[in-house]
Amino acid sequence: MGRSPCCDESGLKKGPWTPEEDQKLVEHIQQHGHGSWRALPKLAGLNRCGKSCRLRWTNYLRPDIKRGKFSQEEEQTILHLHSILGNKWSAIATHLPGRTDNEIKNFWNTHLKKKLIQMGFDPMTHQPRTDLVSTLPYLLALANMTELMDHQTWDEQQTAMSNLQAEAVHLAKLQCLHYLLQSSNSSININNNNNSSYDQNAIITNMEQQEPLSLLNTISNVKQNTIIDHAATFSSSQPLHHQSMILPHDNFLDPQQVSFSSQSCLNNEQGQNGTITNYAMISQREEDYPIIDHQTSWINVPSSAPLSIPTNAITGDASSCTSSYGGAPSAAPYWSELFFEDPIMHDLS
DNA sequence: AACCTTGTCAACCGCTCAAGT
DNA sequence: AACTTGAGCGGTTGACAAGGT
Repeated sequence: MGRSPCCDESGLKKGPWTPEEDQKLVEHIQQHGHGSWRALPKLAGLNRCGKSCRLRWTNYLRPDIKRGKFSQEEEQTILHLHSILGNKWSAIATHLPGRTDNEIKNFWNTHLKKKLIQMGFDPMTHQPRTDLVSTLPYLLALANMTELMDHQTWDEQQTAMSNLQAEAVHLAKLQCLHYLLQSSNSSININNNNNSSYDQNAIITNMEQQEPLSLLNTISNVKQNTIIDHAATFSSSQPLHHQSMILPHDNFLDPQQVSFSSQSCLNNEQGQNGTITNYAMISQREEDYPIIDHQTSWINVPSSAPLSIPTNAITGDASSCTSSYGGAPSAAPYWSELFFEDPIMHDLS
């Protein structure tokens, strides 16, 4: 409230710290503790403001600071906590001994954020990026335009155009399915389901190599099972998003009664031992947080976790859908219109 | 070799909040 | 209650390094 910052005082040094300054600060704190940060610079013989001293100590000179690259576990912890807490760097830092909030913030901004974006996820909501997704069919069409132009006759061009249009529509529907499975209010209760009557890993591997339209066929191929696995990957270079969904056949066409769970994997270690190692998880209550099982590379979730699609997601009340940590309402489409009433979904039932 | 671009990270700035007066 | 002070937080900046052209 109107108080001028301590660093505005003239004559105080700014910028990078010299080794001599570091030494003075460390020696003073080791002997006397930091006490009042405001008073510290004078007592330590430093021409710095207290704020600058505090920052230097907490972010760099503190003896318990861990240096070096973030481990895979630390990275997963950050992803996990960020999906819950958002940009609460200091809160995240309390779960990572030896790491400072500044370091975590930098790591997020320079690595993890970009990683998520590359994978097609919104780094703030940890949800699939619908803006990017919605334009995919058009990008695809654009990419195929060259092919279209190769056709010689008018009829050939018309046929090619219809095919492209159909492909774009299929893609949009597929993405809609993907988006539903990623719904923030969904919860997870399926691990490696060894009881399923098909080879889950084989399907995942197969999906990684397939084009979107082939994925629809894959889904159709397993439609007789009560668990449908769906991988929405738009090319082999894209991340794998893998979900498991329970679809009671009798109720499938009645969206109000469909219960499901979803699991998404940010597979940024594709190819390593053929396993899925990373994840994104979605939950609204702390007691529902999944526990990462590093051995199986899947997520264990309390069996008490709720298993239902929120009504608002089905009825299209997008305004009442919230992000995973209470952020802005998510842009939930009108599922009943876009999804359940679509013939493509009837085909799957 | 020179220049440009991109990535990294320490440090700063502006703000909020809690405690003290 | 109003104001001041100190501490801490999150966003942003800028210096430097590394890599590419």
